[in-house]
Amino acid sequence: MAEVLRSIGAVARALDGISNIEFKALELNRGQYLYLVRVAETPGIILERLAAILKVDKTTAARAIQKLEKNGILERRPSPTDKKQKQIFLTAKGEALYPTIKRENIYSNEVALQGFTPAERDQLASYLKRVEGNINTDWINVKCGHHRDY
Amino acid sequence: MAEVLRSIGAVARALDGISNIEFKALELNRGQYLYLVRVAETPGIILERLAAILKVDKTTAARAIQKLEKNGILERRPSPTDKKQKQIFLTAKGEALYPTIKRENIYSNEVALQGFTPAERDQLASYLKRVEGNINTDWINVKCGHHRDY
DNA sequence: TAATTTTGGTTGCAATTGCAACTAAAGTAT
DNA sequence: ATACTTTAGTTGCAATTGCAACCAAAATTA
Repeated sequence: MAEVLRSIGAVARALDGISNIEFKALELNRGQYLYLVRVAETPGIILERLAAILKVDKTTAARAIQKLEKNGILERRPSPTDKKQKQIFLTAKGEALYPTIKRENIYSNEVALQGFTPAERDQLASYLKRVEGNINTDWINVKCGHHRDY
Repeated sequence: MAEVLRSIGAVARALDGISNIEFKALELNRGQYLYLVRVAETPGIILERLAAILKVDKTTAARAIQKLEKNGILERRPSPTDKKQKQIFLTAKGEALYPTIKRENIYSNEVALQGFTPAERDQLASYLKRVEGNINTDWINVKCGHHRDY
């Protein structure tokens, strides 16, 4: 019976650990790069959406964003259509950081896929997308206090 | 160009989040299930090895183990051959927890692989093992202060 | 429209996490 | 044998992380 949880966990921790160490040179603390990249790619995104995409608790995302705002890397503006929402954008300082982070991510991705043919790369990416979709419902449910039976 | 980092990160965080919530019923704190399972499967394992397998910082593993020991879930005994080493074992209490954790892991794995044929499952598992191997050297190097160029 | 639920966001804790910096034992040279 | 390096483990910070418990605005329902 194929086991995928452990490899996924180990690889994720390894890559995250590497990124965190490398981005200290950019004065980014642990985890902050995650948010920066997503905001760069979807300017105006709101907190809850960001947390849902990244699969982190919304309070975790909230504090990361607060910190990044305090450090002048991004800014929040009230949404014109919904007074509840705060849209998140990169500042010039944040934009300046983005290319380096992106380059590192691409490099790590390349390291991860060493020895994979283009076809294999595509297939793995496609598999992982499916897994992501599969796990999503359970994540939301458990987060909302629902109980899984097993 | 195929991107795998993000899916791996998101899936890992989701599954870890689910496990952490579910194992609170067993009075296990965040992350502790990881160590418990590995010790169950490799009794006598030492701290550094555990950290290397899980891809966590050794000080992180150290404190998790300390906590689990204090809670009577595992115990450490000095290695008979090397006075530096402390071998880690599960107590009866720890052994009692293991089956539930294992069952949850298998269930989550099943959810993750919903809609995958047996052949696809094997292939994904095999791909992930390769990725794990690929990333390992970089993780060790960066952890030891080495600099990656990109 | 008034009451209820859902959406989006925030603090208060209590815990993990991990980089430095350190000890001691073991291994490897010179 | 003595000095040096690696292995294994530990504490001291300073930060993230996330479950509760909360508030306010929007959407839904009665």
